[in-house]
Amino acid sequence: MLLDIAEAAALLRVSEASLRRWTNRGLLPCLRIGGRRERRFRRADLMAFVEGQSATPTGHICGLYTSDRARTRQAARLLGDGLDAGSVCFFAGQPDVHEPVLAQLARRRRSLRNALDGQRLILTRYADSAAQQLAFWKAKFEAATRDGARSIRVVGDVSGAALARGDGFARVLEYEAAYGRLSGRFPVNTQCLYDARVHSGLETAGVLAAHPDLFRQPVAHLVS
Amino acid sequence: MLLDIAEAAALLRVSEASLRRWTNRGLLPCLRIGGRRERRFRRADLMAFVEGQSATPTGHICGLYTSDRARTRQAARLLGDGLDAGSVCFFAGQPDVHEPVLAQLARRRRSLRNALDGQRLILTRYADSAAQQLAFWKAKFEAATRDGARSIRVVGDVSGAALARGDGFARVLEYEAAYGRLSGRFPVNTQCLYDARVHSGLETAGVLAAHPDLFRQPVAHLVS
DNA sequence: TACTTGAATTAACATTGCTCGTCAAGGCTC
DNA sequence: GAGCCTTGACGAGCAATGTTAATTCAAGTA
Repeated sequence: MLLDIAEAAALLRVSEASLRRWTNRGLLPCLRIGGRRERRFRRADLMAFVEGQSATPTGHICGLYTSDRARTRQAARLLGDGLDAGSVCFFAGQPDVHEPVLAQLARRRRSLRNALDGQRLILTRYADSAAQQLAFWKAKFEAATRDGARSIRVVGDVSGAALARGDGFARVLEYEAAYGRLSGRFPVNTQCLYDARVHSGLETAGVLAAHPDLFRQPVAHLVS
Repeated sequence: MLLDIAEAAALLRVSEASLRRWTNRGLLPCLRIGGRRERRFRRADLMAFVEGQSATPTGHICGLYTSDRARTRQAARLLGDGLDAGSVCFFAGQPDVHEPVLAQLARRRRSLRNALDGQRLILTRYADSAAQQLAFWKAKFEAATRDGARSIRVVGDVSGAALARGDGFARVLEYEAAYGRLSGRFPVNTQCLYDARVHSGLETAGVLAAHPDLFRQPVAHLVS
């Protein structure tokens, strides 16, 4: 049984305008019917939307941010979703980024202290070399799996890593490729965040090519 | 278990009159029963009807190239696929790019001459203003639709356009947004190609954000 | 047979939903 | 408190949809 837009708006207590905006941006699924393309909603989709579980990343994807605030928001949203889903969550980034992310998370969740104490949310910084970092992830993923974690979430602010600072951006891409192979062996959902302000178009293209899970189509058709 | 017209109308939240109109036009399958030819509906047909209407047969995506050869290859592949699919195909780009694309296409297809003569493959260059270019696409899409084209393919080398040359890259993004709205009204598959070598990371991020169809997830979660 | 019922057809007309703008008010964040 | 973004609200224009009514016809019933 489908709901029309008025019923959906009443159910969620929002305006029809908001529903239209959300569906247009792809945040909320909706069916279209008839020549006027009227919106019809499934109850399950609406409930999933309010629970915030509609947009869980899968696999190994990346995100681009254009402001520090956006970085904080993206990271906090992903980690919050992961905690809600019961995943073991990691955030890798410069120490000075930890604080705003934690603050943002704390605003929404009361059990942050528990998550930190219980090692369900782990903040870390990137190692100086790709090899070290990969060894770190491998150890953590194995440990988490051994401890019975059913899913793991990783959010990394790659642009803040020492590896991304120097002139050898190719190393970052090699790291990403290796990370993709590693994480594919565990139930890990990863989003690597990049600062669009500090990278060139070519570097950005390389980043995208290193995250095929992002796209609907084969990445080779999109970036070359 | 078949649904009568009242039940079907309740399921889809539409009036019985609409169901009658749609079935009369052959848009929605229905069974007729008895000497009075009463309508009976299958659940699967009804759901396929809404799903089918909401599935976007059209898309507006972008691609990034890092070399002139890559640009040629991407454009030729897309146009070749479009011709194979029987679409009316457009390539918009600087005149000096037309030739290598045509050459690459000719390598795979013998009927290129026919396609060009028959206006199934049309090469063009970008107009100097966004408004002009949008008017051009609108006219072409309407003409193609009127002439019975069932699908249209557009490939554009946006980085080569005059619009993208100046300092006002924001204009390009506005153009993309407007193009997305326009093309959504026609059965058009579009890929806008960008030169990763000439754009900054910020510009590239803007380009990606302007092409939500590219991604598996809501673009707002990926680029901000 | 005559009558009633319910659905289909056709038509005219009023309503509604969509898109695209714009704009002010209200929450969050800092 | 200042700034930013989202939300809610409104209007125009358009086309499909909803509504109502008259009519026809098959099927069930007295």
